[in-house]
Amino acid sequence: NPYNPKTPKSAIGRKPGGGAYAGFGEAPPTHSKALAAALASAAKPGKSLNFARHKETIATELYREFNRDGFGGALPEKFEITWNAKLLTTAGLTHYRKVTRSSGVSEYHARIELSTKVLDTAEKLEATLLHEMCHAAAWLLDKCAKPPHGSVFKKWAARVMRVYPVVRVDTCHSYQIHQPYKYRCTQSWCLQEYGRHSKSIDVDAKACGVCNGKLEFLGKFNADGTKAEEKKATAFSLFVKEHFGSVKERLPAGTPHKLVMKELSVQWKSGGGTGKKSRAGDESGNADAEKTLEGK
DNA sequence: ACTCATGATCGCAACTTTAA
DNA sequence: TTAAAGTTGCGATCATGAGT
Repeated sequence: NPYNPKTPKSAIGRKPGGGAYAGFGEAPPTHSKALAAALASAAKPGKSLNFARHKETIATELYREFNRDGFGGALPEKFEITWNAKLLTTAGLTHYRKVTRSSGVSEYHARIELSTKVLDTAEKLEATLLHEMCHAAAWLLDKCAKPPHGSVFKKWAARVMRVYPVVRVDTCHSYQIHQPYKYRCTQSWCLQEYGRHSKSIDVDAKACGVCNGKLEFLGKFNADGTKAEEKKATAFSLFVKEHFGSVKERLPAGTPHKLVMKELSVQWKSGGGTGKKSRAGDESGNADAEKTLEGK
């Protein structure tokens, strides 16, 4: 089955549009007391902070302090901040809503959406949240959302930057976005690299977007560039790989993916479905292990 | 958190239309 | 002519099962 030349478009890094092509290293060190406190409480002494696990708490704490010291407490105490895993090039978004009642009085609402993929450090979260809060202030306090980074936004940006001199509030951010999964063109004169957030490129089906050459998977990498250890597929994964097609075939046309997985689960538990290999021994072993636990 | 397959979902870039 | 706003299609990621 030869690869067909459907080509991945985006290479590593950001595409132009949001701003300059990436930048100079990391965001400046944190300045806010809230962040310092959140980091101190969340991180084990000696160990580094698990940002992914504590980002929600950090975000709400930052909002509280930013509102108090940067916006004079004029923003709502309760404010919706959600995380979105599908924002890949956008660090954060502020959504506006205006509700006009029959009395003619208008209510202004705002909420902030943050990217789990882009905001992988507390410093990036800090700068982005402050940026989005300036949008929220422009909308809720000045009733002005356009232009997005016009004079009203800049007024708030200047104000909060006086309070937090080390945090930059720019009209566009340029973060280095870490993409753990790397691919590379195998043509020696090309060697174009591709980064993804998941193992999503089928190297047998897709080719290099630059030269149409064959691609290879380089592996998963940590943020510091070192190679992460690869995990081998579990027995159940291999079972899915082997039997997904036939199980789906057996079910009525149009059966949703979820139900195909349920059926695969049934087949798996009944000993492999095809009957060519018995897992009975494994199962009794598991049962024994369970009894041992119960007997404790 | 990650392994497998693949349809559903949705961000986003590119294109088309409207305003100015 | 340009920008802004609306539309559309592509493709990257999520959901989903069990196990490590």
